[in-house]
Amino acid sequence: MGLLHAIRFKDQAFQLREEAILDAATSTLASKGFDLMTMDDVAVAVGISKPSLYKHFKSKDELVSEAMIRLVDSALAHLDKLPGAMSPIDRLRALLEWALRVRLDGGLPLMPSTSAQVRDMLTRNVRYITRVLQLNKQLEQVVRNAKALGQLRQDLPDAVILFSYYARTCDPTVEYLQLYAKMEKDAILAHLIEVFFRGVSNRE
Amino acid sequence: MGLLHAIRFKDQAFQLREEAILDAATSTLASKGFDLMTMDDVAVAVGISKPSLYKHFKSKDELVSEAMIRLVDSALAHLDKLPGAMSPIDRLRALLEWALRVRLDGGLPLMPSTSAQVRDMLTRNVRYITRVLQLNKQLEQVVRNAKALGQLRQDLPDAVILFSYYARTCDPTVEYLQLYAKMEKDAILAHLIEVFFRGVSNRE
DNA sequence: GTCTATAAGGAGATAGAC
DNA sequence: GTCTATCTCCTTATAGAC
Repeated sequence: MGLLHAIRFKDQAFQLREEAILDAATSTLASKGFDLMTMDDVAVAVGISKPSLYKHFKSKDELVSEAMIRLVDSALAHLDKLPGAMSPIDRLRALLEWALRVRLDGGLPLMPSTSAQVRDMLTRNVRYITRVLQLNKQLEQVVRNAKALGQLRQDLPDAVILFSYYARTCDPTVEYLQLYAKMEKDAILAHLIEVFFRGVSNRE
Repeated sequence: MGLLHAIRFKDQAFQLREEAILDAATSTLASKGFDLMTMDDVAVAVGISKPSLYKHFKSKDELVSEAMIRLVDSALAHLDKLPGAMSPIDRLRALLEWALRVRLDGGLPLMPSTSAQVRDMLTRNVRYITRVLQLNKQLEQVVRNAKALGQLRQDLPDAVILFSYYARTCDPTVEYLQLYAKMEKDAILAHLIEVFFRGVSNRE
């Protein structure tokens, strides 16, 4: 039992460190972006040396991909936790609010807005793509359900609604209002969500 | 007269080359983004050597800043050319359509979405900031006018309308719909504009 | 597994010939 | 003013000692 326990403890410590690395990468990415984030930044933030970093993640690309995968997994988990009775449009609302809150608290945007570099990297990552497709499939269904219930405009193609929705998760309006209008987080959130859904909802 | 003519011709050729450089930088920036665009890329695209590039622009930052300044100048010029009789909300619509068309044709987004690096660089450029403030001042007035006429929602803060508007000029929905939904340019444009203004307009 | 030290390569910027 | 060739720095990634 002693040996097994020791192994487990070691694995656990390793796992914890890995989480710490991902946390550091996430917040550095959020503030500096992919290109300005260096592996040194991350190593220093975690308090380990760079070679140790590479024992966990074999490249910068892999580290960043894993951070994004973890984020999409959170989104899937959050979507899954929503009450089954919740209406389609409220599901969309709840997930968008979650994604925006993550960002406002210094996290990453669920969708990597417009960096060809990062987008290409992620597109080649099977584990990432699998999860994104899974999320997309679920949200496509939610949009269809919302349309069927008359909660979303019938005249808009599903793709327009869905991709506009994704774009809202990385909408720079958040930063603009924080930086230049000094608006409160909750107010920003409320306005963004309200304006978006007003644009795609049926008039009551 | 021969000498003067020669000087003028030289200046003109120099000027033309400068435009060519800015064009090349613009399209390279649009496709690869700031970090992946190298000075070599631009030099090769123009058909000159890198040192010649540096005769025109003393750094990569300056080159990119000038490209953005030229873009904002175009926006100001376009806004200025709109008929005086045009209603405020139609002015907003027209300028947004112009900005999105520029992007769809391989140009740059009027606002540099969310690159801390590029944003900081531009924030330190007085000539850029001057023009952006000028554009912002005019658009603030247009928004106020639209509100006064009841064309925009009175209950939304001006800042929310204005910054959401700016964000639409670099909205990644454009790329998503092009890449993943294979939608026509004009359709993308029409949907984006319609959904946005429905979100911020008074209900008729 | 963790560190110090370093290799390897890319990209911004320039020296110096023409 | 333009080019060839080069400098310099930074960053990813690793070798090798402990």
